[in-house]
Amino acid sequence: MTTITDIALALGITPSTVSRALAGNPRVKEKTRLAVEKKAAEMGYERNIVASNLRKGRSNIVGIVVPRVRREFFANFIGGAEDVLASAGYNVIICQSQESLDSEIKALKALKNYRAAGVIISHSIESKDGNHIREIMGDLPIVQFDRVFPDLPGAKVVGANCDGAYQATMHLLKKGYKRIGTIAGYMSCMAFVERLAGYRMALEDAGINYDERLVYPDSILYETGKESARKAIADGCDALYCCGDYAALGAMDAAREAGLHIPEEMGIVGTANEFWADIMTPSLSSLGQHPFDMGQAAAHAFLDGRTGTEIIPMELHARQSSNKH
Amino acid sequence: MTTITDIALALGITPSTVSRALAGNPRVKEKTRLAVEKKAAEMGYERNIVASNLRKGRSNIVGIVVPRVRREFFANFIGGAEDVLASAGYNVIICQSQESLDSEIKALKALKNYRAAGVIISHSIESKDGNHIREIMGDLPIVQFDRVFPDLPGAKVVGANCDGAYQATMHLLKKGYKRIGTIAGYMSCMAFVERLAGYRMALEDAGINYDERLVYPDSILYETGKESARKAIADGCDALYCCGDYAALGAMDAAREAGLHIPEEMGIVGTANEFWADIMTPSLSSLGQHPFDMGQAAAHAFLDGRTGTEIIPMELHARQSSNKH
DNA sequence: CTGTTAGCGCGTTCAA
DNA sequence: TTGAACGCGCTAACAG
Repeated sequence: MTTITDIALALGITPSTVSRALAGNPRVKEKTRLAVEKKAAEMGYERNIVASNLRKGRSNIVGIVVPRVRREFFANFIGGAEDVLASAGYNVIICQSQESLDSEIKALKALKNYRAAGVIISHSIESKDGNHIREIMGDLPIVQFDRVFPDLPGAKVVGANCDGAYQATMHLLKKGYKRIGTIAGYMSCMAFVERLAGYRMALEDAGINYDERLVYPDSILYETGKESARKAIADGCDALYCCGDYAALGAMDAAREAGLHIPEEMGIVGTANEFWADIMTPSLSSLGQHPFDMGQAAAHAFLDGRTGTEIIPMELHARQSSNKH
Repeated sequence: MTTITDIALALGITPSTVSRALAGNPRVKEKTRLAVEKKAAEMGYERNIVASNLRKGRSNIVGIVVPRVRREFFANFIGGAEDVLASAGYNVIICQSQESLDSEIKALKALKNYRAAGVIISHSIESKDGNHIREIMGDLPIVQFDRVFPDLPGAKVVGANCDGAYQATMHLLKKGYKRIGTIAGYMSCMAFVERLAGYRMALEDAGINYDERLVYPDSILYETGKESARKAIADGCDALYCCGDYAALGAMDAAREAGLHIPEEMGIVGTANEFWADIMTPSLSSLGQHPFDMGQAAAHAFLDGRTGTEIIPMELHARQSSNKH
């Protein structure tokens, strides 16, 4: 591994000059700079980032903390963010919180310890507020997305959850479903709270009383979605707006097991528009987010030091599971 | 940020002793160690990993380089590897090559530059051999998985590709399909080469001539799978073993567009057993790998400094798409 | 058992 | 425009 000292020695100058030349410092003579660059290339020099980071007290690492990488949504988000950040010269560390507060804290501490330049995060379900994030990261830039704590300052990128859920519920209403429940998420996450709000708003706009008993919360997985759907069926629901596609899948299976025909006797709309929503039978109507765009937006928010909230539209993909005649 | 010097000052000892105490060096008096630990906790000390890494010339970072995070297989692999590595005190950096050699090289260089302790990699399709990996990583431990270069020394974790493809093809034969083609992958990847070998072996064991014209390579995506399947249909195939589930999905759509009934007129088996294989209609028969186990195995291989090749079994999930009567 | 000394490689003063 | 000197925070070798 060649160092700036090696280059300096080979050129009969000092490491300081080499450092400056390589940093593009304008106070170094054109000629020396070229000589240094040439020599560096020749010797296969690459800056020791660890040393550089130590000296500067910061790094070009950006941490992305998500509940899990394997969710379509997060994976695509990461794809979008990585593109933008990589071309801006940042290295991305991806951390999974596995929906656990402990893991989230551990990941943040590791990032802080690596002197990350900032963090892009969608918090775990166990996280009740953003205090731990702020405490650990200090005044480093924090970009929140999807699941955000409104009181935590900094940039935010969110889907139009309320509007989307409104669309989805209104769609079910227009299709003629009468008793529409919702398989909801965790009320500790803004995103889910807003989806519930959109659901409620649609009902009320249609002159239907919002009935809390038809809200089945804490269900974002297949299993919990299925269980909640069983209750909803017992409660006489003929349609369900689900806050996630996995929960929606559980709901479909619950309906089938109860002998209900989809979409005639049970209409279902999910959220996330996972890849498989389109290929299953009956295909699953779902509220699509734009995770890739969100990733890009979050990266730009970080790079530009923006602090506002950016709202990315969501759109309904109406398919068979809600296509009542 | 408190440093070991702060602690030393507060305790009237030297930084070296603090460093040793914190490192659990047995040559430090029990009493001092306890005092140091207490003070450190009191002052909220956390070791500056960057400085530590610089000094030691290595870090506790392990890089995982995969084509893309969003593939079920890789996401699950990462999950398995991360579990094991995290509890061994390593931090994981996940890098995506996006199937591009350039990105792969960039990622490896970044890892090397961060003085990673090692790398766990499944190479991109563009990579023709492992020379760049070895050159960049020097003598750092390299664990290859799934797509491996046999000539590159170091540990390897692979699925039983040949055996699996054999099972899959034999299954199609037993179901009574007559003209079985294969939507194959890239011959630059061992994994795909072996699947092709297994396919061939099954045919020959059944007394059927292996016909190169029924091998449609370079098709692992939906689009390429579909296109290849169109050719296969034109060539009179009545079944296809596909090296990937996305390609298999493309093949199913090609068959439907050609008016062929699945599984009666066209049998299809995919590979990877993606989540959605089970829920689509007709459900997709698929060769399951055990990505989570593979991740754990790869992590252990790294931790134990093992160098052999570990083979993880694959198993056929026979479903509707190949269920001819 | 602990202190002293000496860097890891780089970037940033301050001088010249 | 360049050099000299220093230190980021930590660890390791060598003494004692």
